[in-house]
Amino acid sequence: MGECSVIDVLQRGQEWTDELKALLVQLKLPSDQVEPLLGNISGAFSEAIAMSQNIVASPDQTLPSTDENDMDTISSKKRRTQATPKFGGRKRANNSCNKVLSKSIDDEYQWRKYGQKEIFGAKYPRSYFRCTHKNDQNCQATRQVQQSEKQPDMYEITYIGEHTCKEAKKHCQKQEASYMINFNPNTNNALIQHFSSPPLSSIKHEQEEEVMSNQTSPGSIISHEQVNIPSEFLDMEPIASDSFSMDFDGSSLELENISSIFSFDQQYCSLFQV
DNA sequence: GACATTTGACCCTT
DNA sequence: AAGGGTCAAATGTC
Repeated sequence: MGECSVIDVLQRGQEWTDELKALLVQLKLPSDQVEPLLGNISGAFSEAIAMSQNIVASPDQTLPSTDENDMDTISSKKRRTQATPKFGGRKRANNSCNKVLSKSIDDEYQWRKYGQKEIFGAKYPRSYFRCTHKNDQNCQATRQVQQSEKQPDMYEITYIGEHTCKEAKKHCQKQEASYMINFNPNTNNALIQHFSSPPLSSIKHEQEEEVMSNQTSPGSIISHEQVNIPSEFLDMEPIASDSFSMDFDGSSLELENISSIFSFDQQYCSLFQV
């Protein structure tokens, strides 16, 4: 994906923001609370688009190209040789990653193990997993699991890349940076929270993970805003306890679209070191 | 038979 | 060149 695509995605995000704005106007939410927020979102997209357009001017910093000779169809038993280089763009560490410490290696995704390595200086081997839907849905999410040396009953799990498979739709709280709206029927309030990406290679501790598992992404909240919700919307049922899309007048409002754009944007910013 | 795991080899990044 | 990430044949499990 090139930078022009980044701009396309950002522009799409801006369009979705406009749609959201129109829908919120229909809801008659307090404009003095909604409009500044929407203005911020829209402004952020505009700024990001402008920055991306500047980046296009420096073609050196493109992503690893994928149009190289595809996986050639060597029928020989063993591995390809020097004549057929590249596995298709191997990357290391630059990818967006998120490291957690967990008692269990299980999570809400389905993983397939594709390798295990003894790591130099490490007591325990590292296992490599990719999303089960890598082939059928081209999901690029991978994770590395290694038993913790300090706490052998715990596992250090490094998530690399994000799920693009359908499974991921149900678990948008896992995105690294997102806006999330928590509806509280008891208080008539919605809490709009902006979660930032956790620092790369930061290790989360158990108790932190416990807290965040009840909320959303493992990042920290960098801003929040209370919004009053009209009573007619309070009896809506969440699709899942941790994911919520609303249906207004039959048109589905997918907040995660906007959220995913921001997440995507942040990944590119880190890639381009903007 | 289909799918998952194991494991040694290959090759990229640093 | 070392270390680490991925591939893919062999093997295991259901």
